[in-house]
Amino acid sequence: MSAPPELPHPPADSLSLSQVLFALSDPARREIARNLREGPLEAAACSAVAADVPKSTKSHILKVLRESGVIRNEPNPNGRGRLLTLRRDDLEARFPGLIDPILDADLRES
Amino acid sequence: MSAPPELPHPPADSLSLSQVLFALSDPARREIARNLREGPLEAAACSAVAADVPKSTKSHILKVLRESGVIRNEPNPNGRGRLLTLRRDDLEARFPGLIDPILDADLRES
DNA sequence: CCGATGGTTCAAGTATTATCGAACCATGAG
DNA sequence: CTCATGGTTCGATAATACTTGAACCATCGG
Repeated sequence: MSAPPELPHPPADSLSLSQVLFALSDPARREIARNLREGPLEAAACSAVAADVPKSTKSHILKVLRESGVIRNEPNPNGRGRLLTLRRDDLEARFPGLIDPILDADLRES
Repeated sequence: MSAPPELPHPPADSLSLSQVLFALSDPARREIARNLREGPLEAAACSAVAADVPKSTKSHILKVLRESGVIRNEPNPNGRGRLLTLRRDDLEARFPGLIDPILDADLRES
């Protein structure tokens, strides 16, 4: 699927609010997070975001989201490619009530 | 008190989520916002933030918060200095449920 | 084994932010 | 009027972040 099967993820109890807010301060990154609300997606599939953006760029976007703890990026157990998951529970545990208002807000942006 | 008595503020209905999240992705900026939760403060007073930071730096921090629509920065009607206000209602109207979880989160940061 | 597919990492260039001194501004006190 | 106080703006430099091509990696299909 991709390079190192296992990529590093910050533990649930050490997520940084600054990092999370920064990660979500970008529309493209928020869009990915929003795509994952209804459940995990294959990385290749979730590209609601720009088909025209180079893969290295997309990979970087995912990296920021992963390193901030917003998403999980792991090898797809059954199937090819990688599986992206919103770390909803971890975020909710550490920053209660934070994630939903953020993702909801975009839905009705003027 | 300071330069132009009236500084520009974004209208309540055009606040940008990206700008707000970005502004609040910095601990120092969040701290200021938190200081304003219980009501407006004189700029000079609210320096819970570093007394050692140069005033131009502090002014810049306030600028980011102001331009994102998080705070209002206006001449103090009765008294000297400038008055800082958290634009709670405006934020709440545009991004319901967003601001409180963010400011609450810092209170129990590990 | 081989190629195609999907994905990461590296490096380099560009762009955006942060920091802070210095100059400037406005007001209140004397 | 003048000075001290509190604050903004400007300009330069440093630090971060973004973007992208190229190289590399892993897995699946055939």
